[in-house]
Amino acid sequence: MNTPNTPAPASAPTFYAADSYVAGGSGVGHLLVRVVSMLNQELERQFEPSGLTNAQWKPLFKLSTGEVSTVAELARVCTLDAGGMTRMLDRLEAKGLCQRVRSSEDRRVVNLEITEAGRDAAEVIPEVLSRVQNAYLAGFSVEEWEALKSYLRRMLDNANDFQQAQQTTSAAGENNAS
Amino acid sequence: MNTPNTPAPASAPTFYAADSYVAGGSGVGHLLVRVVSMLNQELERQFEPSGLTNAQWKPLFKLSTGEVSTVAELARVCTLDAGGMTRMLDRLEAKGLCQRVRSSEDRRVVNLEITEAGRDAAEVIPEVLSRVQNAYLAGFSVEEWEALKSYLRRMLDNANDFQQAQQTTSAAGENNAS
DNA sequence: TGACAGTAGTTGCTTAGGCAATTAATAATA
DNA sequence: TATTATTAATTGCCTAAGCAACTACTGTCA
Repeated sequence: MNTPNTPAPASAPTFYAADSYVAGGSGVGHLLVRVVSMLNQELERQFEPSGLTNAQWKPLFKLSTGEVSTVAELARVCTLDAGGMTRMLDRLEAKGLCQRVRSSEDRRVVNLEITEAGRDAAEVIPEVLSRVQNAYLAGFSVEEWEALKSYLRRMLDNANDFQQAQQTTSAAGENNAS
Repeated sequence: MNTPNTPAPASAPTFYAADSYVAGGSGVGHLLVRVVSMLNQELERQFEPSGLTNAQWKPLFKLSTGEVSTVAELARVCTLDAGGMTRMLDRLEAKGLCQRVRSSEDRRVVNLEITEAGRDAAEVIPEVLSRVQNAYLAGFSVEEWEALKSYLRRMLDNANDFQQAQQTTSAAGENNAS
């Protein structure tokens, strides 16, 4: 029954069970989603004076640090679809925050440049991110902060492992079916 | 400098600072967003065989338990815009998972009824939610699970407090300006 | 060199959600 | 009762993200 190539799961906890699932949403997933939802709402409010939406500050920030300069790179670091990034840049460019310059060396690539207005808008980003995160951690000790981060990192690791396991089992299923 | 009516903050931690803000995204916010993003992707995959999207299982689940029966109620429990819910129900109805029945008592309200197909599709929801959450908690002890949840609840409390504080200070600012 | 594969970016189609305006029906009030 | 306010649901307009198709360009290899 176990897939041979995947290591035995570290443990198979049963924190939640289907038959006794409580609809109210006290589960970890629901809590996580609610926190992130509040966080997004708060960032939306905080960036509103700068004329930025919650979806726009990240690409603009990445442009402002100079760590990326092309559409593909920006899409990658923002874990966003290239097509979506094209349209995002349409909106940023329409607001005068950045501009496209077709590369002369490789005429496929478009070099992205942040404008002065873009730099001004981007300036507040680290302040807002710090302020909001600190506020959300009010009352936390350094140890609790570290514990929380380690829990989240472990969940990320579990997420990757689970994803991997699902792929191999589904591939095996396809092989069996053929 | 302190707003008089708001209680003194439990603490003013400085886990993050604007001038030393690291773009890589090791902050709690970024971790939270990544976990929720993975969670949403995984749920999308898990519900795909049932023909449900990540946005659709929640309303359908709420309909299946019978705890809501109108568009407004459903929008409220899903914390979704009523207009958005209308269109969501268009899609669910198009898939034959639910149907609208105009109420005879109050001809403004539309009573929502889940269909047989909807009930079949909804059946797997608690299983999927339990399975994925358990997988993401692999290796967690009960104490760690409880600690994580309490951290998240504290962040939610902080989020509400911060939101409240922002509102009162912005209202005070408007009063000063007038 | 010329066919072909791969890459960068864009566009169309879809689902999705927020906000504002609109319509229809009910409730409240003068 | 007639007017007004409120409520339920819908629709239009916007931002947003994923997927697939497409164009233009570059690199590879026979």
